[in-house]
Amino acid sequence: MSVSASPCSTCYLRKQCLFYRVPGVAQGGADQILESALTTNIQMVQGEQIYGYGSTFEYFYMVKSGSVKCSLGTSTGEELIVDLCLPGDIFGLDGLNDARHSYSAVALESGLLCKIRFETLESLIAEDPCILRSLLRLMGQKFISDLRFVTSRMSADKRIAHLLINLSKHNGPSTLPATRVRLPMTRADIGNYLGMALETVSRILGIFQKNGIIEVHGKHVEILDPAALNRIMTDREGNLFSSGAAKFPPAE
Amino acid sequence: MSVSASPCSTCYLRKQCLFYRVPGVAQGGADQILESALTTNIQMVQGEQIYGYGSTFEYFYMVKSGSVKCSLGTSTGEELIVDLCLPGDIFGLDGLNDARHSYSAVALESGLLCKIRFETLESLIAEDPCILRSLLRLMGQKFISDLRFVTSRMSADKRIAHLLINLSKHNGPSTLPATRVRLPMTRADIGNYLGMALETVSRILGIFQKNGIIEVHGKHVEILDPAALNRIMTDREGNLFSSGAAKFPPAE
DNA sequence: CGCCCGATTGAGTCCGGTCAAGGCTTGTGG
DNA sequence: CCACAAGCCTTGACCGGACTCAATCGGGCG
Repeated sequence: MSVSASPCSTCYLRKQCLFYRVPGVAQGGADQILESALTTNIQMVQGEQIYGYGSTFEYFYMVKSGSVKCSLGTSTGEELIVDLCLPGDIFGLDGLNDARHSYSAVALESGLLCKIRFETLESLIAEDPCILRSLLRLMGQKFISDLRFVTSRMSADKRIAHLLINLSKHNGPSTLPATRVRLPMTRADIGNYLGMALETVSRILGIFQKNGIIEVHGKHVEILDPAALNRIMTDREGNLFSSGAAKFPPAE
Repeated sequence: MSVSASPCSTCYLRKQCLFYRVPGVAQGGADQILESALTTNIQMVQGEQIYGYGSTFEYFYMVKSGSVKCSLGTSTGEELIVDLCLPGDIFGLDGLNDARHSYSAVALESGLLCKIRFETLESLIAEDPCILRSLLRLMGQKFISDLRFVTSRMSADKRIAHLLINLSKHNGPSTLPATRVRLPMTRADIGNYLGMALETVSRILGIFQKNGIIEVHGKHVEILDPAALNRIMTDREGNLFSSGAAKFPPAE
């Protein structure tokens, strides 16, 4: 598919899109090099592998719709989810350090992807330093993304609260309202991603619900009391198991 | 200080140095731009802050000797160490995403630093794509550095084993032998860095010592049985508290 | 010498992991 | 249309690894 199939100029994600800053894309991709480098609106179906460990690194990807998990194979054989990519997120940067991907990327939910050939992007950087800025900024963001470092030291309930808030922030105007969240993966994947057992995920969601903070329907979560979630996340000490019932009484 | 004070061409770290690839540096820094952009052999003393949270991002730094910790201020006010930089390591990349540093950098041990102005590096990238490659590779390495993601899910003894092995790997030919390790920070800092209480750090080092795996003298650690350390790190299950004494009998 | 910071060690507690049983949903085939 | 199977989710019981609190010890420095 070429750019003209669904022009980037009308894409609802164009403002945050790295690719959109590449000269020529906004104008409809008249440039020859670009047509061969940029591919938009690639269909992915749930469970599909976009790339695997050790595969050669060629493209940067962007999620347009659906979601993707990036995971690392550990020495003991099991999977370890290190990144969760939602619409607007970039992935594929794990191939930068030795021309091979060190993660694998699998579609959690069916949707659309765009990709750009890294080589081309690289040569375009020489022409326009602006792209480099965007790229580095992007990598910087991934680099400091607190959801990895900070939350790894938090108690389980804080991590879940963190995830829910992050997911709700990700809801743009064209998607769900900020109080509605769709969990893009199973409890097992959430647990893997957040570093806890799947039973703990389930338990904490249950406790949140019992306290009237959220309402859970499978993968669908309604946030009834965002302030309480924020309080749980930022509170220096204490958690729901010990004193939570008193701190966050049921809203019913 | 200028390049000529201690020329990069004789630096023992030049092979892994990003700055060394900048054209002109290897030749002694004849270029005018470089002289104003690159500064080598900057003295830092223990406890000195190299930059703080929110300070404007100007330089990339490289540790030539000594060590540096990069930490993040959390919303609850305490410090969270996210990176430990030893000779050959780069830091300062946390300023990439919004022109301000999101970490602070403090010297753990006195030593020498080199720094390069990012703006200059940026403009040099346009001339030589090779530098971009090096830079991206470097960021990629930081990006996938397992010591952050993977170890956060490990038991405390595995993390300590991991740290000891990593530190010993960092010993170059010009420093200590691979079986001697200097812990660059206090137990509290190690605990902060690895995500555990300082008492746990002390306890596990004690257990390792009791089992004849290491010998601890303050910040000085002698690795007596590297194979045992590797076994602890990679073993799928089990840890020293439950069955370790049987698995790793004293070597005395 | 005494102070202070860091390290060690012990006791008690609890968060969260593991094991296990059961309920709910979804899809497939008889 | 229902039966069955296979995932996925929930809930409970139990246990252990690591945190907290607390006391003690050791070493460097004024």
